Order: sequence, then C-alpha cells, then structure tokens
Amino acid sequence: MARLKTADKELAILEAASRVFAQRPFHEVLIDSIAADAGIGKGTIYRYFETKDDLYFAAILHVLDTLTGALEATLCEEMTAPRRLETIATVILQHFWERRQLLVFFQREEHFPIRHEELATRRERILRFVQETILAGIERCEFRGIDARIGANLFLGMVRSVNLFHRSDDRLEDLVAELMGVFLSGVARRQG
Amino acid sequence: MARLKTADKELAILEAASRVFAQRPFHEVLIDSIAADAGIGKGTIYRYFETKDDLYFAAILHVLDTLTGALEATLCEEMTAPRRLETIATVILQHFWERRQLLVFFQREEHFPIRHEELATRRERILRFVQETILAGIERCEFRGIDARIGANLFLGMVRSVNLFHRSDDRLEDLVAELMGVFLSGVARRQG
DNA sequence: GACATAGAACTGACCGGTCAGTGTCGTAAT
DNA sequence: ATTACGACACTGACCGGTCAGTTCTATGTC
Repeated sequence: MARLKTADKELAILEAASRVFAQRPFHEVLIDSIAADAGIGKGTIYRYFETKDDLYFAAILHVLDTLTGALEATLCEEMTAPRRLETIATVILQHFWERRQLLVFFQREEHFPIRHEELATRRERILRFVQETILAGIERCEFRGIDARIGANLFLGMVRSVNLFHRSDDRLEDLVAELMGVFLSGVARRQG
Repeated sequence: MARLKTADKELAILEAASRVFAQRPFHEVLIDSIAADAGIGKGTIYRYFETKDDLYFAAILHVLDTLTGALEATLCEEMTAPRRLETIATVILQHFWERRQLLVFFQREEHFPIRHEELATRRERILRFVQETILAGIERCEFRGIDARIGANLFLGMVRSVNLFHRSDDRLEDLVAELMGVFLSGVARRQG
C-alpha cells in the first residue's frame, strides 16, 4: 500500500470503522476486521486511537460530522421552509441510502452515557437545522405555531423511521414525498 | 429465596435481563449481574437459557410481547381512528416511560440479522395495530388516502423519537398531544 | 430420597492491546 | 548519483485479562 499522509490514514481508519461498526454490534466487531477493511495492520490503529471505545466513538462523530457538512453545503441557498425540510430529509436519507446501516449511529447514544455530552452536541447541530427551519416557517406564516423543538424531533423521528421500513424497490423521492405530506398536512381528511 | 414455579422463574430472569440489558450495551453486561438482579444463581440461568445471546434475544421478545399484550388489552373497545392512534402512542410511551431505556430494543434489531425474522414478526404485530387503524380511518373517511404501511411507520417513528428527546419535566400527555397534532393536521398553516 | 437451587470455584476460548522487528522516508555527506 | 543514517510509521505474532459457560457441593424444598 502506498504510504498515506497521517490525516488521510486517520480518515481511512474512520471510514473503515464506520463501515464495520455499522454492520455488527460493538462486541461482535474485531479490531482485526477494521484493520483488514482499512487495509492496514492492527497496530497502526492504535497509533491513532487509544482504545476500541475511542475508535467507535470517533467513528460515530465522523459520520455525524460528514452529515452535518453535507447539510451545510446544501442549505446555504434561500428556500421556503417546506422546501428546506424536504431538502434536509433528502440529504439525510441520500447520505445514508447506500450505507444506510450507518443511520443507527443516530440512535446509539444511550449506550455511551459517559460521552453523552459530546454526542449530544453533534445531534443538537443537526436538530437545529430542522428546528430553525420550523421557526422561520412559523415566523413567515408558512407553518402554524407548534413547539419547534418537539416538531423538529418528530420530523427527525420520521426520517429515521424511513430507514427501518423502506423496501428495496421503494424510491427515495416517493418516501420523502409521503413523509413531507404527513408532516405538512397530516393524515386527517380536510373538512368540506 | 422462596421456590418458584419454573414459569415464574423464567419470567423473573427475563425481567431482570431486560432491566440490565436496557442499561448497558450487550458487551458490558455480565451474566453475574443479571443473576444478582434476579436474585438467583448464575448456574440457574443456564438451566433456562442456552447462551447469553439466547437470553438477550428472549429478553427483547419478552419486552415486545409485553407491549403487544398491553396494546391488545387497551384496544379492544371501539374508538375513532384518531383516538385509537392516540391510545397506541400513549400505551407505548407509558409502557416505556419509567424504563424508557428498553425502547432501544426497538432499534437494535438490525444488529441481529440472524434472528431478524423472529423479531420482524414481533415488530410487524405492533406495526399492524397502527396500519389497520389507519386503514380503518381511511375507509371511514376520517383520514385521507395515504399509504397505510408508510403512514404507520412514520407514526411509530415519531413515537420512538419522543423517547429520545423528551425532558424530565415534559408531560407525557403534552408530548402525545403535540405528536397527534402533527400526525393528524401537519404543521402547515391552513389557508384562509 | 429425589430434585431444584445458590453460588463459589474453575476452565479455557477469545480478543483487546502491546512491542520487537521491519519497512520507508528525508536528508546529508561524499 | 550513491550510500548511510536517524526518525518514525507500520506490522502481526503474541500476551494476558476477562468472562461465558461448567461443575460441584452445600442447602433447601417437596
């Protein structure tokens, strides 16, 4: 293997780790598998990460940061609130579509109560994209006055759920459309 | 400890296991802790369950089955579709309110692809409560014509999310109300 | 007396983490 | 251009602790 710059190698390890950790629960993942996946020696991993826990944790942060980056890149332009939410949902799901196992990282925090703070910050950042969009929507009278924090969490809950139920022949855009339909209009039949 | 009938003891082990497994990830849970929590000897556990994996798995099924039972018990009487959904949300969240860590069991399935079938059946049963309610709602013209399967999953996604974001001073009924508001009416401001 | 249990003591597979040995690179002296 | 050297990244066989699972004895319980 060609020699990599340090930063590149760390990234390669993180990528490998998130691939492997996404597929099996922590205790079934061998450091050797991650090393193999990254195409490097086991010992090298320990030059970059103190322990298996550290690596796991760093992998989660890596995934969340990548997602945040993708969101930031897409959301810079001006849009209506509904359009913006649709974009968020699409970016999140697209980001995980091929490697959708990674989406479990969204949900695993509870198991690491010690580092909960650090993770909460990352989650918070993603949540805030949604929350601020909802707030803006309310101000611009596109949305009715709901609790933006709760609304944002409910929205992300729906996005997450897509990961659990979608079938291989479902098309991303259809699912997003259905999600947006429910979130914007609800399921109740309009009176009259 | 007083002698228990076999069935009772198996139940006691399952209760203890779900308590303990709910608090820490699999690899941090010692069989000894479960035995201690159940107030029985370690050896006895192995009279009822083959391996740690088996026990873990049985604990998940136990939790899901208990929930299903609670749902069945509550949903026997006739209700409107929205009322029925509200009841489902309340029962699920109430069921996990004090021991909400257990809800992670909902989400861990993916990591056990081997037994995925068995778990999928249990999940399916809970999903069906929602799905059938939605279908009935559509038939009775209480709901507009959405894809009931997708709708049910989105609904459960929201319910699940409540578990992740609620704060200690949030009141269950308020959260359910907000959830139902979004699911029934959406967040968009009604025109006119 | 037959059987279930507690729980301590035991065994050994397993795997996280280490480190001595092996490249690989940059530099500089010739 | 060639050689030599110091620094350090990398490797993977190996070590040692941990804990799932077993066994066994004392202690009930029926």
